[in-house]
Amino acid sequence: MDSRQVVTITDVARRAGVSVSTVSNVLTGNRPVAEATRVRVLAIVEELGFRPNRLARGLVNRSSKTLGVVAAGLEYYGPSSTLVGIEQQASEMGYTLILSLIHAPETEDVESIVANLLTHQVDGIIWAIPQIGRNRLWWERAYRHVPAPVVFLNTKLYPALVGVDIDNRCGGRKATEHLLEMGYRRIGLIAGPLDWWAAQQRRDGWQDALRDAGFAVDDRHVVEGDWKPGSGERALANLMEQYTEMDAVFVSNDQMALGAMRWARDQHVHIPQDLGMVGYDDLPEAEFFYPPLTTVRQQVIEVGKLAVRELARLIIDPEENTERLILLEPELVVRASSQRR
Amino acid sequence: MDSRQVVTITDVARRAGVSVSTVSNVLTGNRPVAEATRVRVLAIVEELGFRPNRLARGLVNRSSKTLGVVAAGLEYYGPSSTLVGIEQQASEMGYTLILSLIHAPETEDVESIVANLLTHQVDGIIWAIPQIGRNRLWWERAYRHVPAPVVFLNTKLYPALVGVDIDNRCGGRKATEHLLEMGYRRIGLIAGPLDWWAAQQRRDGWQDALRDAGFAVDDRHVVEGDWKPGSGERALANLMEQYTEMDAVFVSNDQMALGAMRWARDQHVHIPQDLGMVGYDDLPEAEFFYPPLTTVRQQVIEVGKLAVRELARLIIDPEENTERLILLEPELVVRASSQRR
DNA sequence: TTGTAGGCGTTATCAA
DNA sequence: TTGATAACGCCTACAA
Repeated sequence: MDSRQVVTITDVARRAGVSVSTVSNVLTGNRPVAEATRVRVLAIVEELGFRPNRLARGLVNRSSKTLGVVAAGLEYYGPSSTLVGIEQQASEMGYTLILSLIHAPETEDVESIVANLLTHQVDGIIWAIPQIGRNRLWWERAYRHVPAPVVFLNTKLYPALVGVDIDNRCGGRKATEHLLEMGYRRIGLIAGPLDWWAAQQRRDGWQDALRDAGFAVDDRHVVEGDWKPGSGERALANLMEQYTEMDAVFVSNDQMALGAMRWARDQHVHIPQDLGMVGYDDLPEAEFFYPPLTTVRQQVIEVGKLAVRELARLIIDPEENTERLILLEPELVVRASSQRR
Repeated sequence: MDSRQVVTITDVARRAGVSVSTVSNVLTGNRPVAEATRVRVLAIVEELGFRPNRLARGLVNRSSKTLGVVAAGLEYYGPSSTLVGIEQQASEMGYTLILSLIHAPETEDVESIVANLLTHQVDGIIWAIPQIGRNRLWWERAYRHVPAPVVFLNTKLYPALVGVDIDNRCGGRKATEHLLEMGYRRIGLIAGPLDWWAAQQRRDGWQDALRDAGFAVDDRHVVEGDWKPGSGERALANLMEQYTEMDAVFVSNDQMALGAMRWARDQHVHIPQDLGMVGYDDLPEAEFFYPPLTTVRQQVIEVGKLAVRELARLIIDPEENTERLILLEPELVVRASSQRR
């Protein structure tokens, strides 16, 4: 490591025998420069290994070319894939990412995280925190005072917010309709934690499909899990007990479905003969479950990319910042776990 | 969104009836300030919602309080968990993270990524890219010219580099020794892609254990996969064919193990009776595989935290920057897939 | 204990 | 087409 990053635009200018503004113009392309000097300056830049200091740039431009991303649950496939999408699109558009993680998405202090991001003069913020209980409360009141555009992921439509999400209700409906089509009639639900917006939506989709088909829904047809495999196992046990006629189950994510599958195997309940099953997420592993799991695939990467594109629009034109929720439609992936014959 | 973040340190000073340096001293604590004025200034800071601009700060301090993280494979459990560890430790130490992702870790252009990070005046860099083939080449020659300390993850010991890793060789050895203890004698290997350093090490550990136990190792006992479940399936098929006496297999990650399990089930090869199996990673799902998978657990979060602590040391005292590799020891998690009786 | 002034590296404005 | 110079917001000598 060389002791300092000495070389500044002044050094380049001196060495090239031009003024700093000329060097600046060569680099930014903001004003025309004679081809000869341009080439000469670039050569010196190369020779000296000059890298413009973004802090200084950001200071005068009032724009850091930086996006703040606040995320949670990166241990899970979906959220981390979305982050990948965000990064890809951002770097493609010339933005650098500043990452903050939240470890208790239902409670954690939002204000200080946003404040820190603003401190770094981010040009915009992507709020990739699932909506749980009242954790949008802070935003509902402070939103207008945040001096940077924000795009929300996994959110319901709020006044004045811009959001991008995958249509969980549609996904829940597709899963359930598929089970109906396959001849199952008494379809239970293993839900995610119902204070999660996404879990509510998947349940509502399940409900919609059943009602539309003329079936009654009942509280006894639902058990709540915590997204993790162990809870799926317990949930299926409970569900079978309180809904004895059940012949199929929609499980609100693949991890819980895996747990449910284990319980079924241990109890000699055969999937799909005795019990049809559909999951949600399409983990890379789902295809290799036993039996291979029918599930709902979400475009997790795409949602990240889309969020960045939306945010970039808001940055360029703040007038665009008007209430809207962009929904992507998930896709059913049919495998053995839902096909009786 | 208010149009601009108008309020600067000057505004605060004027409002409080003091000079800017006094405000600065209150905020940084770098020089004593009379309690009365301190309180008054803080009140104004609060009232005006003043947030010091980090770009300006970084410019004069020549330190952005920012760490660059370059990562890959975030879709996978291990890398994304490590990122979680990095973020936790960094935010605890007052650093903000700048994230860059690499999508083709064996080829992608390293130079421009590092350059961009330096442009943002990061105080240090965590290089969380697995070592594949010759992808450390750039660093081997340019390392000394990077004007910021770097800590490498998943790397072998190189002259002058500081690295943090989990001891894959030890993990491979533990997995294999366990199978030997459980009475298996002819232990095959489904390896990761052998241009990956980690895959080589796991193989070497497998080899060490077998040799120490007095067993011969042979090329026919190894098949290479690509870390994904599908390749595990194919690999086991091939392995059973070319190593017919095999009674157990060490699979270099859990995803491939899952694929292998499916193949075994389809072929009526019973695990663990006909074939013992040990995986690697301890995915949250592994406990729910059929049968539950014995595997090697890595402290993926801890490795991230450790890397940040090391980096912080290097930032504070560049003299510390001397060749060293810190290895964490992985841990065997015993489940049904390796217990014959 | 507090204030003044210079400078961090860059871009933008205004002249030339 | 180029050059001087004043910001950008903050910190830190140096003075008071």
